[in-house]
Amino acid sequence: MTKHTDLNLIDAVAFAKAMADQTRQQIMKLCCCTRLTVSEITEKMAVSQPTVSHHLAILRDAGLVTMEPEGRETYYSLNQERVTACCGQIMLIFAPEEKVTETVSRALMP
Amino acid sequence: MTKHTDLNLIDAVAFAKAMADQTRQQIMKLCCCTRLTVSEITEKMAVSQPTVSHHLAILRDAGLVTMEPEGRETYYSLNQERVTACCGQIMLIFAPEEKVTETVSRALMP
DNA sequence: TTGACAAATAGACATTCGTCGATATGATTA
DNA sequence: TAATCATATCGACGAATGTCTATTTGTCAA
Repeated sequence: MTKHTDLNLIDAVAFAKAMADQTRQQIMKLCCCTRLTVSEITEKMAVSQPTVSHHLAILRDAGLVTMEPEGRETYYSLNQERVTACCGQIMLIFAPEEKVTETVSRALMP
Repeated sequence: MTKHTDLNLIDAVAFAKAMADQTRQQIMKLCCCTRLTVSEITEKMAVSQPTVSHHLAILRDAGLVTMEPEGRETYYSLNQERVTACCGQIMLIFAPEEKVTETVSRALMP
């Protein structure tokens, strides 16, 4: 059962939970600035294919990866914009007085 | 037994794990831009004092809060600089192509 | 020095989480 | 259509996690 969370709203706890695993961060690094199929990801990792699929589902629910089915394969890639948005949000919440946060705040302005 | 991790090095997984809990983020918000004793924090929360102490220890191990013992009380406050540093690090790792990340990178330069 | 207070630690318990092998589903190819 | 391949889902299992109550440790005050 897929969690139908609103991906436009950023939940700092949900973001942190999604990132709080070595395997998931490894997957995120692999599909950063590129797109990979589940098989390609699995090849480069030390866990089984079901485990990779499991983690991809968690990352997808958190909006951290995007999915593009093509025939019988599915390409995944890191949602870098989402990563920066979440990090920026956390800075705004937990470091409102920091100079860097001000900079980020301006850089994130639309 | 306290984990003796090098707090100067930033481990993105450790940071995310420390932040991956609603109660801990609530504590972080409480002692953001201020200092509070364990009792004061406990008063404002819905969990027991040992639970608060437990979470403070986790946050302390991650370098996310600082501790100042004074007599029989101990003041805790959020390490905002650390929060921004960790978020900046995550942006650099997982969103190297993002414009915001470039901005952050420059803002974090010493 | 004794009693009260603040915070940390210990131990127990239920829940969540990461992993696996087995299997189901869906798409391509022979 | 049948066989094969890619991915997702299921069910099980052990480990890690969050919470509590009870207790310990350390500090101050009467």
